[in-house]
Amino acid sequence: MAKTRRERVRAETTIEIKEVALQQMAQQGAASLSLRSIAREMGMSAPALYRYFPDRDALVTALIVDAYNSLADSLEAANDGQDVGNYNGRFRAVAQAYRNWALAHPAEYALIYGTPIPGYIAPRDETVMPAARTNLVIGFILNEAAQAGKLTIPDAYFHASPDLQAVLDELAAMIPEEDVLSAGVLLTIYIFSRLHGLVWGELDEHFAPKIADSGELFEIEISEICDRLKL
Amino acid sequence: MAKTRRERVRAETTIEIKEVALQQMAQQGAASLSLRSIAREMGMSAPALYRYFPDRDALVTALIVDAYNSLADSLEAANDGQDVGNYNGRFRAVAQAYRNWALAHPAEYALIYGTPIPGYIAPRDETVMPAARTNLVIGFILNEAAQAGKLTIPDAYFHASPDLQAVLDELAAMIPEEDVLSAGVLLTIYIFSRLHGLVWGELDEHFAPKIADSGELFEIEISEICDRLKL
DNA sequence: TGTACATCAGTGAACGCGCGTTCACTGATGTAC
DNA sequence: TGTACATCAGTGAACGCGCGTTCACTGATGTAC
Repeated sequence: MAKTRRERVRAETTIEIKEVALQQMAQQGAASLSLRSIAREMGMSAPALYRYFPDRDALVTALIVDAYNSLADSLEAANDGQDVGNYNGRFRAVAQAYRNWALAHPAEYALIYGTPIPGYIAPRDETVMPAARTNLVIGFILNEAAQAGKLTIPDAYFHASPDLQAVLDELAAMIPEEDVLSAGVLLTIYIFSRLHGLVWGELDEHFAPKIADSGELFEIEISEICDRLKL
Repeated sequence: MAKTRRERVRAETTIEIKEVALQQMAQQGAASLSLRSIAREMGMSAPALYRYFPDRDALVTALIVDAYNSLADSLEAANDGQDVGNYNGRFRAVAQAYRNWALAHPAEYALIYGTPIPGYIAPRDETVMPAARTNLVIGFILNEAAQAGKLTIPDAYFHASPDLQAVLDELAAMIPEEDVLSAGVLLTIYIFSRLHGLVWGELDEHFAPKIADSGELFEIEISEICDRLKL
């Protein structure tokens, strides 16, 4: 069934709205996203946008979902570009992809991992799944490597209290594809948190000036992570 | 020289303005800070605030400087509460203080470490010093422990390129008090980044729901850090 | 100590601005017969 | 294939709102003689 001209134009306009929105967020921060200024930039009147999104929050939600998916796509592509058995290569490629994506899409990165936009509440239904994809890419690599005996999970991660252990087991059980170690869930959380810390410090310039530009700061820490995990 | 009644009232009002500002930021996010709503809450007219701060940005700057100092005070107090030679105890106490402060002051935390407020540019002159204090507390502990042979800096941190090495040496030389290892500077950056990653995930709920509430997630990772550093 | 003057906190009105959203409309595109 | 009608993208005016900031002012507090 061929799409009508109207449908095609509509799809293109929807994409353009989101692109302009991202552009403006990149320039002025995610919090100052404004329908009127998007319309102005596009040469439309503001009410026209209501043909595409029921309100401002719906646009924000769409942007968030897109951003999560775009990031996850990047990580998956990086993962798929490596030999399955090369866990070290897969991890490094995915970590680099994470940083590269953040540098290339600072507005989207701030949108999903930065301070939430005031007054906006993300609808969990729509955002949880795309958000999880990113974590799963990292989680699978680490878990598979651990199962294959190519990664040593630090001892501390095996000493969770019964309460925490129960939560971890529950999370591990939610993933049907593989046998997931609960210590691996913990490891994944920590690695993800660590990657974020590095990228955040670089993007928002919380480290000393000039120090992170080259990406070497990031690479050294990735190496240290691999050393620590004997990966 | 006793302060006049006027001076005392003025100081109190200044403090109240900042307190109300923080309250409102805690409720609605840092970006929606508004002079008018502060004045409303205080039962004053908005122009009156201009007796205390020349403009909105000056208030934001004052809040940022206060927040940095408050955090640094907490960390220093935690550090001072331990035996000087007990590096492990000092590190753990400071790390916990970092988390505790963030949980107790989420608005301030978001203000200094969250996404910058759109349109606001921090005056480096005023904010760099207070911001550095926090890093120095952690840095001194790690560096002193390393010097005392009670901490092993991971191998990867000794393999910086000449360019990066030069920047690290420069940073190390900026601290006159002690002999600072350039690898220790690197270590401090990474540890700080890691602490932030943990607290960010907990505050903004980027980990699985319910998982971080107890603080155990944080404690386990601190233990892992100590293990890794043989601290 | 009392008085005249200077300082300063705070007010209310007003400025121009941009925002999200609603409404009644026009005109082009698509569909049913 | 041609015509009548339905759908839908987009417009311009208007709504009520809150914002930062300026201005001319009032009245209380502090200071010099």
